[in-house]
Amino acid sequence: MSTRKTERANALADALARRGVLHLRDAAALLGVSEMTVRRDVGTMPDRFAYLGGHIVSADDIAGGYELGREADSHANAKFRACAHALKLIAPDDTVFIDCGSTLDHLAQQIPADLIITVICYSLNVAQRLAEKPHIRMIMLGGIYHPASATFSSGEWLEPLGRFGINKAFISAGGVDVERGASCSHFHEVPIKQKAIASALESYLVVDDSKFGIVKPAYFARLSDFRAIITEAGAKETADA
Amino acid sequence: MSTRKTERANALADALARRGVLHLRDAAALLGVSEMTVRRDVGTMPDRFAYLGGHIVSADDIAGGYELGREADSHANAKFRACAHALKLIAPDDTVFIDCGSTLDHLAQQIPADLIITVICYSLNVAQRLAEKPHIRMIMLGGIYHPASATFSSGEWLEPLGRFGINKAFISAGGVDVERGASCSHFHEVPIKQKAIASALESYLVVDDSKFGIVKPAYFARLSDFRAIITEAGAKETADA
DNA sequence: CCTGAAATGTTATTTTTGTAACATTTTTTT
DNA sequence: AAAAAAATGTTACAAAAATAACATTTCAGG
Repeated sequence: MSTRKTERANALADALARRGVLHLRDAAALLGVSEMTVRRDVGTMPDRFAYLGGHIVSADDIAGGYELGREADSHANAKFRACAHALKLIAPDDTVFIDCGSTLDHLAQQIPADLIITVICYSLNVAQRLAEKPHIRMIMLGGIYHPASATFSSGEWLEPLGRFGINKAFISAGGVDVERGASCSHFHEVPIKQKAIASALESYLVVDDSKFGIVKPAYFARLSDFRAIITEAGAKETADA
Repeated sequence: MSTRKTERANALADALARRGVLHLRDAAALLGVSEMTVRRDVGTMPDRFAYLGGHIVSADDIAGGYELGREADSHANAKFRACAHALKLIAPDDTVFIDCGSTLDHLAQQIPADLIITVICYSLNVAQRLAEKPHIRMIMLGGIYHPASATFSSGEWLEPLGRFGINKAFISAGGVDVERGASCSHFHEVPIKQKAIASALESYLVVDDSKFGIVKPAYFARLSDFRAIITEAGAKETADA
């Protein structure tokens, strides 16, 4: 086997690791050889590359058979329904705060593309969902990225957050306990959640039923701080006030 | 959305989880519909399935953000290669600023997952790419979302941006002209680009050759403000200084 | 039941991709 | 350096796939 071919194979594998797929003609341009040569290369290394109708993908991408990583969100359905209830509270022209977490991902996702509102968020996932809806005005609080929760945090935004005219704040929690209130796993989220709750006209806690009775390390609010707690069963007003 | 379509999508995803790839005609046989319908299904769910010349694969198999519209980015390859050159300038532990635009998307994408650097950005696309690389420290400038360029802007971050210890700034432009300098289409990006250039130790303009001779409405820098201009052909130092 | 809209299927046409044969270049061997 | 071998490029043709236009079916209100 020639050294040239090996070099090309490595360059190809490299590019595939970054881009996922490569069209035959792009691969040829990238490697500086003809399409025919790329085709021949790929054809002789079926264990490294797979060739699908003019496109090259890494062979183990399409290995099939074993499906390890994808652990489905166990309570996805409950979360989805909880958010469907939350969605009913949002009216045109509202300014809403959407907290982070997989639960509120569903809320961002469910917002109709033609509902014109302003949304304030600080989670990358929520932002991605909102970015797909061109009519939504989005304000994102930036800062340092926290991979564990896909959120940003910074001192810069705390003060401005208090000045936005937030109508409704939708907050999630990792744990909800009647005595110990609402809590989450990441301390950096606490000031943001608290500021949002404090400055919003109405705050709602959106969680699925599995969160009740759980206490996480970072406490951030009493249950009575919320107008209602929204679960898959609907909105329950908080007892006291 | 019809329930049939959803059922088919799930069945397809199922089959793909087992087999990795499915040829169009096999998928059609499996689902009991015509090839045309499968094509239409897959085409309308680009986030679940990828369609490569007659073959269907699960979209997250080929993650890495491949743009499916083949003509979506005519200069993708030039941009890709320009960014490959830019990447060589980044050293471990650098603090780099990455501008917005489809060109620098490729840069964010190509950063090796094990290269430990700090990145400052303000584009949603760049942030998404960086979020996939857990070792990268990311700081995102938030603010109001601008759908046209998938960027955020706000006065809050301008001053802090000047205080970050930016080593290298990678800037893109919609137009590059020897006399009229570097320009872009969106005015809100101008203060951010300028601040980044001003506070970075070294700034680089990363563009593909097709941008030369073009002048866009929003001027933001002289060519001599950059240490070099990086294109698919490599880095050219700016003539004057 | 109708009726219209949406979904699906069919067909013909254009475009893209695959293949094979052969020409050319590069490398290796002597 | 010449000859042989390998690798690569080119071309023309065959096959497959993409697309668009139109026909048909299905399904939800009225």
